[in-house]
Amino acid sequence: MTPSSPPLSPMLATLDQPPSGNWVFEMKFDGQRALVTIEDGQCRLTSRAGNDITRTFPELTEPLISALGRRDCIVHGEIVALDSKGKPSFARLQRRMHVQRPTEQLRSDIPVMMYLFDVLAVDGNSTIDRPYLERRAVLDDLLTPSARVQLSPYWSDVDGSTMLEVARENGLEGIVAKDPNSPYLPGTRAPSWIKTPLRRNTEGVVVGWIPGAGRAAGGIGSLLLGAHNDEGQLVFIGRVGTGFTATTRRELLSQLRPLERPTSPLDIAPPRRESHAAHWVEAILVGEVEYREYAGGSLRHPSWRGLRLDKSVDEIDLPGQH
DNA sequence: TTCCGACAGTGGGGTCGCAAT
DNA sequence: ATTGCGACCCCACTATCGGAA
Repeated sequence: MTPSSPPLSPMLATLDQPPSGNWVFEMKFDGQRALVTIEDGQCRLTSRAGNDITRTFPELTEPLISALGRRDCIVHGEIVALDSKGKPSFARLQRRMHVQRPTEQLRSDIPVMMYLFDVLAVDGNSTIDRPYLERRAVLDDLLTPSARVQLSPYWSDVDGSTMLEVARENGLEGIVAKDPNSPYLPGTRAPSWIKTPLRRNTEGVVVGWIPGAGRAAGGIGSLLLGAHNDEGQLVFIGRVGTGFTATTRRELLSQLRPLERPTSPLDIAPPRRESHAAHWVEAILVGEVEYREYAGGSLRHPSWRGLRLDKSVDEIDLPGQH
């Protein structure tokens, strides 16, 4: 038990709809979770998986130490990269997320900042057993906000649907509800934290499939989806590989086998990656997909919702094109 | 007995470094 | 020079199992 390496990992949130009752709401920022440990004037950043990512974000070290009053503490927050409109952009942050990158090669054109929302220890005393609102009060006292280090704001006396609407209007990725009386449970996905990401639905044309591996071997691993762009061309919009049960995987396979064809039915050649293991099919079937974001020509976090036999291929346009 | 939480295992997008081709 | 793959991040989701209710 060495005091210099506390085996702490971040608390995680359960995925669900916003609860009603006595809850505190926060915005969900699209970035990277991190624990900040300040000890003997040194600052260490730890990722969710426990990797030391201090070297990855060196511009946060000094701002964190001074914003936290040069006190020994452990705090929890989210590292974000802002886009040109000032919104957190995971796509931008991804170019900074590489632990091995030597400092001199850091992308200084992609600055990052941090939103803090919890405190696990101060001056060597653990605070994890204290109620959430008490911990927020401790963090409030501890922190002097700056451009790079800010408090994640929270709201009480507001309902979840209103919060979701505000998150949507501000281009954020969702909300998190927290039980104001709950302790901090390191490494635990607890029901006292409930995250609700903003998700959308769209339809896609099934243009092919990729065989599964391991447990899913011999069946469908994922489906390749297409949709019509403004010129009416059928273009690739991404793969979907989750949301299926073992049964729907089997049923889809038997529906797609008779539709197989040697070449892609897309009007624009798909990314080279897709061509390798793909089984192309006639563009006949339409399915519904839930997703978080459509950017850079592909769906992010897509999940299969089922076939839409009532829709015809012609009416399927790119996501978000009402 | 039934239900639920935790975990393992399937799948997605993306970037980067390095090895294989 | 190009491609493939693994290591990291962000995840959504299903199947399974053991313990709680």
